[in-house]
Amino acid sequence: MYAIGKLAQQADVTPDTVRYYEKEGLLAPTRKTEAGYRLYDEDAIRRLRFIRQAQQCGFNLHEIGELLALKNSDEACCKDVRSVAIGKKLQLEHKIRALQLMSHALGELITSCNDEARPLDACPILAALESSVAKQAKGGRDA
Amino acid sequence: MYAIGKLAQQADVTPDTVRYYEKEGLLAPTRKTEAGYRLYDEDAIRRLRFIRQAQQCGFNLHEIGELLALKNSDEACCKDVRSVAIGKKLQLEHKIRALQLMSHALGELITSCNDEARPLDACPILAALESSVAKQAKGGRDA
DNA sequence: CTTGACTCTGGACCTCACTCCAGGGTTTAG
DNA sequence: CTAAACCCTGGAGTGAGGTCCAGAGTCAAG
Repeated sequence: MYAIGKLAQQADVTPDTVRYYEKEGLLAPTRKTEAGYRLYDEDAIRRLRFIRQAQQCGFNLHEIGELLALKNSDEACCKDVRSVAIGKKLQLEHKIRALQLMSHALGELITSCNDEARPLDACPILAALESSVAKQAKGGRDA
Repeated sequence: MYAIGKLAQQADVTPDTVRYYEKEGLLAPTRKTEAGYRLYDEDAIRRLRFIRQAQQCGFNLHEIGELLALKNSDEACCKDVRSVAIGKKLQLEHKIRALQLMSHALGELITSCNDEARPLDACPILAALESSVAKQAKGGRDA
């Protein structure tokens, strides 16, 4: 059994973070000592690693909670996990496209501004941002 | 001259948002009535539009403030605006790559999980998230 | 003159995922 | 026995970009 500090070390997080996950209902200690110290087993380490890896894949803590619930459910099957993953992938792709539009719009503005010595009041970037040229990049800042 | 509600309408934001921009030093009213009502001219509309368009291009409010300061500076020239835009484009591209890595990692997990009827304890997605397979997607969640 | 739509200020609240702190108690090494 | 290193709880703070609210004042139409 590991105390919170050792557990945290295994997954490269701080004890504060582990306690935060507990508060969010994601990771309860296996048991507690009489003095109230949290103790964790190997399963808890795996669970904590799961949380971190899922974060790396773009899931937020709420979604990770759902994944974890699925994991502990009797009715759920692999298909359910798969469709959650697919949904998240679609979300990521949507966000990527939005960012690509932004990047592209910016690229066009940069290209249009080729004369370095031009005074500011003739700067095409500034002008474009004032009018509606950059509208192609709509759809940004979404979930 | 427009009252705050009319101005906000022109740029599809709420009056609260306009007041927030003012608090952040991005957009001051042209003048105020005796009763303290904010009044805005056409220039303010352009400025507000500028703020929204720049947001669409991925700039945050602080960066927009810098852009606006550049705009009102005598020493700055077009080149300065251009290099801010280039820096932001690089940031966007970095973020896009990170998201693409996540999406790709998720894609691999989804592909590996082809048997829909498989029970949960044999689910390769869940298994992968517990071990370190998804490590390729590191570098996510950055600025 | 009244009603309703608008505006003002100041401040609280929201999300997300932590991070830090004070003021204690516990455990372990020497 | 003592000091260092660990742990506990509860609560506040962070950043970004707003949103919402109360309580009050203002303005235009009918």
